Amino acid sequence: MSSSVQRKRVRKTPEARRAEIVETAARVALTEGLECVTLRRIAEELAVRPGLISHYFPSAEDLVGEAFSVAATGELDALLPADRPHGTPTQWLARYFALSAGEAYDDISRLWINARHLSRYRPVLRDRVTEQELASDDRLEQVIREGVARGEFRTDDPRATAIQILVVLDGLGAHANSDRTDRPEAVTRMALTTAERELGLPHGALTDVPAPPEPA
Amino acid sequence: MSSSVQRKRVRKTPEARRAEIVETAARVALTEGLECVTLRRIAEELAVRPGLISHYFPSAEDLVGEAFSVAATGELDALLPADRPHGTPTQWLARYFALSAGEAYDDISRLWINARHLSRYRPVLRDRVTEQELASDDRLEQVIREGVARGEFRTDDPRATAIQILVVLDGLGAHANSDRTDRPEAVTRMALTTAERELGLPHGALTDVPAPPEPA
DNA sequence: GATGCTATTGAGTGTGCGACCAATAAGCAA
DNA sequence: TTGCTTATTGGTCGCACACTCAATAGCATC
Repeated sequence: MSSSVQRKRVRKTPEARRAEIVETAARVALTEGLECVTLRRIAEELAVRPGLISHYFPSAEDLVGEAFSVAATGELDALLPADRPHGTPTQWLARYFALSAGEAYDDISRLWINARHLSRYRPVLRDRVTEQELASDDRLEQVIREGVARGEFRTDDPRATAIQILVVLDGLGAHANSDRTDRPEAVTRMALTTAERELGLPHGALTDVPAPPEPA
Repeated sequence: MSSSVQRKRVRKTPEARRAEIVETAARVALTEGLECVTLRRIAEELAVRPGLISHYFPSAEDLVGEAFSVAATGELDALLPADRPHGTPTQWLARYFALSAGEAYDDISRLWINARHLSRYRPVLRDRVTEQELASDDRLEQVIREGVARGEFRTDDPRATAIQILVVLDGLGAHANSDRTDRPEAVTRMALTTAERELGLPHGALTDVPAPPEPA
């Protein structure tokens, strides 16, 4: 009879409930920011009471950390999957940079800025950030190693090269919340330029390349 | 007789009061973060009532924006003064990178991360961030132009070069809240390497240089 | 259909925030 | 000294937050 208030309670298994809480928190973190991952906000999304979120995450800080990890892992997998049964390192790297230049990458940049800032105050989140940074380094390093092994790339220190590329991407992403329309070509191409230089590739080697088979 | 409560009220000129509010807010912003710039916090620092801060800044958001601007301007002037009566562009640039590698630079990096993130939600702050970014670009571009004019540097596009250097510095500074002890040499030197490359300088040209006369 | 476990609710605590406003007193000018 | 302007106070309101806990009800089991 009354308005839209939901009175019926739905009882789920702890695993299922926890999973949907984390999933929702990750989505909110990515789209609206980590400070929007609050007990009330997530509870409202799931049409449950805030106390329930507390039940699964006695400390809200843990939920925020988990939300970031899940979101960051998902985005990393989308940018550069760990499983690359087909396609060459050059193709995957080219795809990575193409995605990094797109609009969708702004959400990821924002998430990272968000997490890196918030980790100033929240130790739990700081650990997660460090963890995810290592994961990104590892992933990119691995692709570079494969490329070196195949003779596609040339570098003495694959890890240092990976980190350098990521530093440039971080630098470019730092402005995800401001206007960047009038950025010089040399700047927008910085990540590509860095990769080409550090990997001993000719100009255009990472742009004039067919896309690898899309992951399932 | 009682404890430390201060009952005597001190009346200052609006200009003086406003100045000390802004100064305090800038200090808090730099050392503890922009979210600590609250009416209550600044009032406590100055031993006045929160209402007084509201009196000078009817919208708290304006105070935060002002705090950031003042802090960022101060730090920019410390890193690379606008007035450089003595010393060469090479010397000033070398000094700039030396300071950028020091501990004290972490506070600045943190402030920028902080502001760039918060500007996602606060339009007032976003404008200030854009403003300060332009100021940094301009300052660095100017030094580069002087160096080009003197024949010390060589670049086709001083502004693009300036922005590229700043992108690298932003990328390196992004990790100001995490541990960066085991960073490869090639990474820690990235800003220098970028500058040397883009300015047509030999390796070491920006490190093996006497310091310019310190500004007053 | 009754029972027990526990996922979920409802209600409440305490904190910190910005914003608002009438009352007060500091210090200048008459 | 008196009076006036206004910088400053003190108190209040509403909101959002995390956290706690006894009471409730969904659901599997018997």
